[in-house]
Amino acid sequence: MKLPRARHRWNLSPRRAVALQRELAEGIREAPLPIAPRLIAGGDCAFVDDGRTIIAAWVVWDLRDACVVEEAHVLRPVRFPYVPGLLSFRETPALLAAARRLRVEPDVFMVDGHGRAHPRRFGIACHVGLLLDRPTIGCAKSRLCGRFEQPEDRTGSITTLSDRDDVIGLTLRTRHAVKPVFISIGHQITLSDACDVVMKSCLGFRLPEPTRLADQLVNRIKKTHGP
DNA sequence: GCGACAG
DNA sequence: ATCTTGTCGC
Repeated sequence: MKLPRARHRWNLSPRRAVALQRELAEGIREAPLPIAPRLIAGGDCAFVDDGRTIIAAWVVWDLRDACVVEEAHVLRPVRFPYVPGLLSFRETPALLAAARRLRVEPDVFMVDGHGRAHPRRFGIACHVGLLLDRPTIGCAKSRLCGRFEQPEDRTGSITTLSDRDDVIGLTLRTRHAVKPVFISIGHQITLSDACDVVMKSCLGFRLPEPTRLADQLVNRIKKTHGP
């Protein structure tokens, strides 16, 4: 994949990182997907060496043929601690490096974490999407901020995730009676399109297939590079 | 001051 | 994220 040149450095103080998020958040665009998406890239990370090395991977899933089209991964040293709200400074560098290794051009990227459903409206899905300059979705397993009502038990049920006066995302029941996932836009997509893509990517499991497979992949690689 | 807090 | 076994259910 041909990607834009890096716009900023990553080894910032938490304070600078927060300021950068506020600046970059202005560049996020919400827009309908140009075409019906077919290739969905799911990304995820895992850690080895007592947390000093991060493994990032993308698994590209073909929605039409229901099969994996390509996989790419990378190992890199960890340079930022986990701080709620600053997750992207820890995982994005590795995810971008791994994306650079993809040969196919995914229609949409799906990140394991929030996008706009973030205190400063700039979660990891926004950061990844902005730097990739590609449609990106944030699909998280738990809430970071905002309030919501539990969606009905039925598969496909949704409720809004709100913070102050903004609808920042949705909760989506991807499987009957199983905890919902939290969806928000990362970049260049609408919340509605994001929700459709996530639901269409689910094959009977709580997490969408691209993300689920990426999770399996990084954990498989992790065992290879033993603790 | 007291909780909450993606992965 | 990671540390960790068995167990209940489709």
